[in-house]
Amino acid sequence: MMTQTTDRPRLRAPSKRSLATKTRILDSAERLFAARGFDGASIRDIAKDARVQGALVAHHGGSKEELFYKVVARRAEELAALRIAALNAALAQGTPSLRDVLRSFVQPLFDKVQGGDAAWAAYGRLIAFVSADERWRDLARDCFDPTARVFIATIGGMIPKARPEAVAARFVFMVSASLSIITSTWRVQTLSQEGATYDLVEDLLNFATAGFEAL
Amino acid sequence: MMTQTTDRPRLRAPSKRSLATKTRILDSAERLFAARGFDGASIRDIAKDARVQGALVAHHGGSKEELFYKVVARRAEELAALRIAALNAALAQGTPSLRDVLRSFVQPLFDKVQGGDAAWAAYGRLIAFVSADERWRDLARDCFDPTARVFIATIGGMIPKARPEAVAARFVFMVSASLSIITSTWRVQTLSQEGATYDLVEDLLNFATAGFEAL
DNA sequence: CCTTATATTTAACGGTCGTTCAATTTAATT
DNA sequence: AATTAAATTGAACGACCGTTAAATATAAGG
Repeated sequence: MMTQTTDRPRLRAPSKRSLATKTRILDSAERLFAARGFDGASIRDIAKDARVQGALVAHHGGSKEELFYKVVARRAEELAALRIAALNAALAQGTPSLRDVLRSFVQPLFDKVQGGDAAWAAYGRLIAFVSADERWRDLARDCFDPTARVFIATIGGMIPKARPEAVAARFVFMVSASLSIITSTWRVQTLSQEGATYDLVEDLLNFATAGFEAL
Repeated sequence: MMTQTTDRPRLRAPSKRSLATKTRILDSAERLFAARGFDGASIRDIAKDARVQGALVAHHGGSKEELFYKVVARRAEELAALRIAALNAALAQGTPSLRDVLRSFVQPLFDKVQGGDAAWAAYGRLIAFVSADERWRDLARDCFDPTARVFIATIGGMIPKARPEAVAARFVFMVSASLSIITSTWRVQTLSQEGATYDLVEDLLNFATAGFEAL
């Protein structure tokens, strides 16, 4: 269901225009999937948003499910690289604090999301969808689990007496809480009436660090 | 969009059969909305599941959006009552610990969800949808915010030096993490390879209590 | 420049969608 | 038992869905 039945080898390099079109399609799909969910976004709307005929979306993206896979996978590698790089930077200068390790995981995404890049903001919402819906189990395993395992192992190594399952559980708690900053800012704002803007990411790190240190 | 343009007064009491049919429709809608999301579940599938004609779903539920509202609102009052009762029970016997207060919020839902009641398990997933999607902002405000405000105020009173926004933010973090137990058990299991079953709710309370106490 | 693989368009297929409306059946009220 | 409001059915509406096939335009490779 993911790959074509026959993987004919490419005989010609794709043109610049073709690559640009494919990027435009993936960008539109990313935005609309993030805004309306997988079922709420239609291929036709994505095509219109990308100023392209519907059949071309199928040509570049395959089936709707394959298109979703491609959209999620596209930025996953970059995100994973940023997180691993941040972790290695923290590990490079002596023994980092637990908070530094957690920040290495959380900060790269929010740097992108809050950096004014609308595409990354949409991508953050996509991660939330993938993490919450068992329908995307394989996608989550392929795109996000490898990095998660590295961090869980690192954290576990810093808290030797903690049970591995407990570390994994709390890691999922932290990920879920961090994604709530993306999906539920409106709820936070509603529940804390008024209030100057204030750094939810720093607060999450305080919250999660204390939660892990209690192990 | 929510109520009929003319609310004619009822001239006759609904029959037992009619009430049973309406319940069956709401049950089917609850199950299918929870399993496939708002856009993924169709009125036709809901009607078939309830062994009823499609037009009858509209008769009892109104538009699809109104039906979703009714499904979510149906159990919201009972859940709110259970939570407030648990909080009052904790407050009644002296000064409760922060953990007891958090448990008063978290435990009632999981008692229902893990108590073998499939309908409540579905309802738990619905809460996760409502909490994560700004589309249901009004619904969340009507059904869940009043209870949340009570708990936030109570927690804030126990941590006088904490900024109100910080308490609200951490409360949302905790809610999001608790819902991840419902929506993402599969991820926890994947990330903590193998492993005997183990009490995620207790672990969440440990995690969240430490997170709040760090304020 | 020619050939032709690839990109793109155009048009349509078979389904499913939410919703509506006019019968028809059920049962609460008098 | 008669009246008729309310529940339920059956059928259809127009719109949109994902996908596909064939025709045409573009441009890479020789």
